[in-house]
Amino acid sequence: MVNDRAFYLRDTVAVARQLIGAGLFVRCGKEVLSGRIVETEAYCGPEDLACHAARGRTARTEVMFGEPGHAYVYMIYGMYFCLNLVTREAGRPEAVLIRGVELPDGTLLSGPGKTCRHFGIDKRMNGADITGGGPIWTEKRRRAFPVVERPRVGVDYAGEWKDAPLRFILADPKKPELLQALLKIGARRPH
DNA sequence: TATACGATCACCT
DNA sequence: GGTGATCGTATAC
Repeated sequence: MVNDRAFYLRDTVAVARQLIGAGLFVRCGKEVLSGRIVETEAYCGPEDLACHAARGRTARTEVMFGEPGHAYVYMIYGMYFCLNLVTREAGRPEAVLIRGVELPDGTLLSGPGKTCRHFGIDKRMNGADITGGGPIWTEKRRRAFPVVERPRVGVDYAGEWKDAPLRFILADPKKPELLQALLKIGARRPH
């Protein structure tokens, strides 16, 4: 069942958690590529110093300020794209970053750049409707899985928000190696 | 107009 | 552990 706009019109952390284990579908040319979402991060509006919207409403972040259920795609480091799913009501800029996907053959796409590269997601899909009929959609998971929380990756500049546990990772007891692989990214030295 | 840098990744030692 | 690739965006001038 396709996640509709009401699904995205909710608390961003709840959406980020419920997308763990959900299906991701992307129309890539004539074929439809799919996978299972295994890692997400929540970005929670202007107050969240790690969220792009914390620096105001700009041409880049415009989609995040719009209706929920749309794709916010931006380029990072000059060579990668990141896919985000916009949540909350218009005027409230929040989104969920898709950081990791497990493909049907078991291949793990570990990281947002690799995920977009595999699915052929680029800036042309920025603003696309993701509630069905468009190039991207998600389908509800059939059951809940244990989820591990961690601080988000690559947001050390975000002051008190850098340690917020807004990164969510699938902890499928049948696939412990998957969690292990994802935890290597952004691992911090104990102090 | 100029400059610094990022919600990354691959490859090096 | 570290660094280079590569460019759109934000910010400073």
